[in-house]
Amino acid sequence: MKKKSIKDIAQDLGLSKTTVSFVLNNKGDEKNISKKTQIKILDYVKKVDYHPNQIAKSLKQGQTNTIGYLVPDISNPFFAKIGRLLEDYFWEKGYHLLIGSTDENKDKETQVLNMFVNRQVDALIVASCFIQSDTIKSLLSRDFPLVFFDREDPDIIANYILVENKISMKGAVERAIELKSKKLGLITLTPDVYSLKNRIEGYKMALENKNIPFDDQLIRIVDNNDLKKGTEKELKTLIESGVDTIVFTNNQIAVIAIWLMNTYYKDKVNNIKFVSFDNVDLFDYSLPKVISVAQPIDKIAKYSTEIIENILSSKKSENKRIELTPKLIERK
Amino acid sequence: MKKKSIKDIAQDLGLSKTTVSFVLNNKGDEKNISKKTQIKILDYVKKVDYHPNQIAKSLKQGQTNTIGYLVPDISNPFFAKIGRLLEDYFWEKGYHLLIGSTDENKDKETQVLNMFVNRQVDALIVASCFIQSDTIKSLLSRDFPLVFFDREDPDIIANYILVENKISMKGAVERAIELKSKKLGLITLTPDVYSLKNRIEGYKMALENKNIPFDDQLIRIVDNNDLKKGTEKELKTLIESGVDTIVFTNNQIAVIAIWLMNTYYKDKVNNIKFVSFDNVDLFDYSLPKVISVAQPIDKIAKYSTEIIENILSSKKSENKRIELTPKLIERK
DNA sequence: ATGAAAGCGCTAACAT
DNA sequence: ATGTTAGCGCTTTCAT
Repeated sequence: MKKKSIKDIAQDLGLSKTTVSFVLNNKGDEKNISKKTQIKILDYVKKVDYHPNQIAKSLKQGQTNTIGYLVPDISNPFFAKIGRLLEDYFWEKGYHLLIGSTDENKDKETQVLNMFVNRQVDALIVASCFIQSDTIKSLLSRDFPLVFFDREDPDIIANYILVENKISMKGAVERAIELKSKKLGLITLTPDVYSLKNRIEGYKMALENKNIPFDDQLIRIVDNNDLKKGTEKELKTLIESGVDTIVFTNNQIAVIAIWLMNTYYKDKVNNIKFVSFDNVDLFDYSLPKVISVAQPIDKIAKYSTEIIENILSSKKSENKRIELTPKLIERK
Repeated sequence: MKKKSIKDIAQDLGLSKTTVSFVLNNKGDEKNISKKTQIKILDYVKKVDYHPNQIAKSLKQGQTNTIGYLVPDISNPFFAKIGRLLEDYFWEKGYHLLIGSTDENKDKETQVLNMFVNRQVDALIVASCFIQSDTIKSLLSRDFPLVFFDREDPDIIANYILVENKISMKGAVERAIELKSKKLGLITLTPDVYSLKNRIEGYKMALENKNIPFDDQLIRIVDNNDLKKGTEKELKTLIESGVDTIVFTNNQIAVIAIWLMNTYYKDKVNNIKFVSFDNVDLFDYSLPKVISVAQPIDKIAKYSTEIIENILSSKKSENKRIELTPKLIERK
């Protein structure tokens, strides 16, 4: 049985497309379609297992009820959990999520973004690595409904949901120092996004505040293209230089480092302390002990949804910048 | 500046829609459009930042280049990682992923499935909880491109990517017994899907094979609606009944149980052994020690992609049933 | 080398 | 209470 369209239904029933359309959209009463006709249509539609073509509807109405969710890696628990919350919130409003991962790659980001735009997503929620890109500037200049999270570019005015990167990293590192850390190294992804820069800044501020001399040799940068190998190399460097504490700017490299420690430096897991931005379940059970900065995932999702909803209903954006307070988690 | 359509471009340039469309689809040469005209169009399109409306294209071509990915919970690492691999594979082929979580809820599953169908997804990859539902039967009867993974219903013939549930659970439990387990309890989600039933079956077979008397009081079922509370209750029951080993049929409840053990039964984490289907990073670091059954995530994604591609290119499905071999992971 | 026109499936203003 | 019709933005056959 070939797929039926409204036209087919109308023909089969000897009615017009209009009538059928009205009834299928629950406007039967409002549009004075007789109960009898309504029932006839509804029954027939069920019988032939009719599925309205949402694509045609979207084209007609200029609205797809789709939100694009663009992140570096959807399988990173941080982004996966936020994605799940967004999915739930938007489901209630009749919106659905199209997802894309960028691997922090500018070309991929641009391509996915264009794909989203071409597919007429109604809004975008983006953890972008290149807020300055032409694609994003173009979106912004067209007032495209858009909220950034996790990443910021202070030169670009837009909607941002962020966390207090600098101050919370500072707090975490200071806490480590209070717990007797003397020599603290740091491993980070390439800090070309502001959140990472700020987290590093927080680390420096903590050292200064606690009168620990700063040594830029102890800041190690891992290339985004090969996290495993890069982290392995930088971890080795730091351990050989005798640090008692290693600070990580995000969960990804911290998790890799924990694995490396347990594989290659098993003897040291009790003598070294870790500090990490982001929190993952694993930290509760692993060695070295981790002091972590847990981002308020639920709030990030909630505020993103709210901003998007406001824009979508009022058709205007106010460019809010929301900075949330993470939670410091200490383990003993 | 209002959004431009092909019509606008054509008008602005004094050309026809046809010509513009040909050029934009790289058919300029093939269709004998003069180089001059081609360049004129391409330049103008770049200048006005034209974005082709993929929705209109989809409507016209009856193809959306979208794949629906439906799972119980996209933030479960197992499903998130597969999702990421699928995204990558399909990206290469020009397809994109629409995602949906069902929370093992039949109504939600039906609704999301219908939403996917209405949005004209070209194919579906589904870890369904209710393969017998009308919606799914309807899809199957229409030969809709569809592959199931992780879950099976032997009464329904379709494409399945599965793992050897029974035999690998049997192997894992037997291994535990070889490592001196004497009294083994089991905690599971409601086993209304075959994979879970088979995993439980594997547990029973192992006991029988190793001459350990079977006690159905030691099989505890957690209601899907409140995993946390349910697991807490059943864990308590088993511990009080004096088990030395607890078997879990999936990662979710095992992870919850690990947390519970470390929170409420800290004194027992070294005396109890866990066995769990699925593998998560955390198991490498947590107590109790876990013997886990790691599913070949990459293969699951790869085979799903291949089957879908075959159907999409050949327009016919053969209903393959692929059973993959998981890996037993032991920790000491 | 380029254009006119039909049509994908739907909605909705405007008839009747 | 129901029907006619135009049009959303695109592709593509068939002209010219």
